[in-house]
Amino acid sequence: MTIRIERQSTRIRRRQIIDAARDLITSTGMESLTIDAIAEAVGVTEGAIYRHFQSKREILTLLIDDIEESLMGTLREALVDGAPAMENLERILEAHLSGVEGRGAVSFIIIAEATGFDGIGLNSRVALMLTHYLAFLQEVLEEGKREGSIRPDVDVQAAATAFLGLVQSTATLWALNSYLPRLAERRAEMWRIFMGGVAATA
Amino acid sequence: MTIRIERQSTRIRRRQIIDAARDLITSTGMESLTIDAIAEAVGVTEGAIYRHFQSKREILTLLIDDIEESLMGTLREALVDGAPAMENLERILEAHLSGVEGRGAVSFIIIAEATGFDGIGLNSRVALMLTHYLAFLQEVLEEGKREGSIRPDVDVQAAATAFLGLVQSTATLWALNSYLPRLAERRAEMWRIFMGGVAATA
DNA sequence: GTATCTTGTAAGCAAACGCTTACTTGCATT
DNA sequence: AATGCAAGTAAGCGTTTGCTTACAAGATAC
Repeated sequence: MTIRIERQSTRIRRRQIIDAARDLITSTGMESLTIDAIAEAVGVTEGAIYRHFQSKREILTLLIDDIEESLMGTLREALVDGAPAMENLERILEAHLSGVEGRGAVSFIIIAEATGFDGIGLNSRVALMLTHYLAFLQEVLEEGKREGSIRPDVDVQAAATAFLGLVQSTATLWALNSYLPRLAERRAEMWRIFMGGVAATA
Repeated sequence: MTIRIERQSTRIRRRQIIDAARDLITSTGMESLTIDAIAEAVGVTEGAIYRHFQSKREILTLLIDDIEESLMGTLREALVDGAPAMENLERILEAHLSGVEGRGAVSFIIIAEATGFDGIGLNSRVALMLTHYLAFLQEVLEEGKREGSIRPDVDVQAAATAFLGLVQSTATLWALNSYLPRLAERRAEMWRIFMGGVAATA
């Protein structure tokens, strides 16, 4: 039984490579994200990676695109058309912080790591992604104002930033402690705090 | 006029080196924090760094100690004995997010970067620092409960995490965009949201 | 079947990084 | 003034990293 070399098309490999890069960052951090480590994770040698990507920078760029896509996808999926804005927001928070492994929070770990992306331009790429993310939240918050469920004097930019903070701090603690006890309860309680801060009626 | 070599004592150099490391992380990220870069910032050669530190790891360890010290110092200074807990919390938030350059937020940038510290142990060192930080906040929150200014059913762990999130998300946005417009107003608004979420009376 | 393109490997290169070594020079003590 | 230590430099070491090159082999077309 010889070990077979599994040849794969570029399209499949590119996906495998990006997925491997994301997993490596979340498990061991940016600093250990090397082409060699990616290659090993995919099951090929270093050279093969360069059959499908021009540079490490290109991998990172595509990874950010991928993260933004899945992040905004999560937002869109959590949104129920016609439902009250507050319910939608709560669903978004739940989507980000749910799952035994905190799978939804992965993107935010990478965002934190991405602050240290060396290549010029990648940094601003991450900033752009966060802008898109916050813009989406602000829209939902504005909708809440129109409904009357959110106080009209609430600054949606500040509120969106605070919402992001809920996810970010939880993700950071999760990343540093490997796990968080009572995650679901903590999420519910944090939601209660945020809601109480912006809601029109207690 | 020849260029003079300025010899300095180890105590002064150690401080210069740690300060330089902090500045480099906040300005260009962990990935560009090299011994050579530190040496250049201090104004000496690489070898001189090793006169004062055994390893890069030792520099990072001392840097975390330094950050924790200044972080906890900021907390203690912001705290006014006998003042209402909510006022103290607001002062803490202000201390973290004040200053034209967001000097107080620097520590949180490094915390975010520190998620990627490679050396085993440094990661848990950062986790310990965050534990100390959160414990301090929780104490203030408990004090607020005793005063009656904070609802008794508020989970102080979740509330402390949410508070951390306010600082962290703001610091992240500041780091990625180099600056934040209307920082003071945003801070005031975020405080209003947090306060509204935990306060006993609106 | 053979030509061709694609995907893979093995080996290695240049640069960067952490760190060491051999040696110099400023400064305090006596 | 001589001595000894502390603080500096220049050069280079071993390793790692991103990336390239020369070549082998599976898939596809005709």
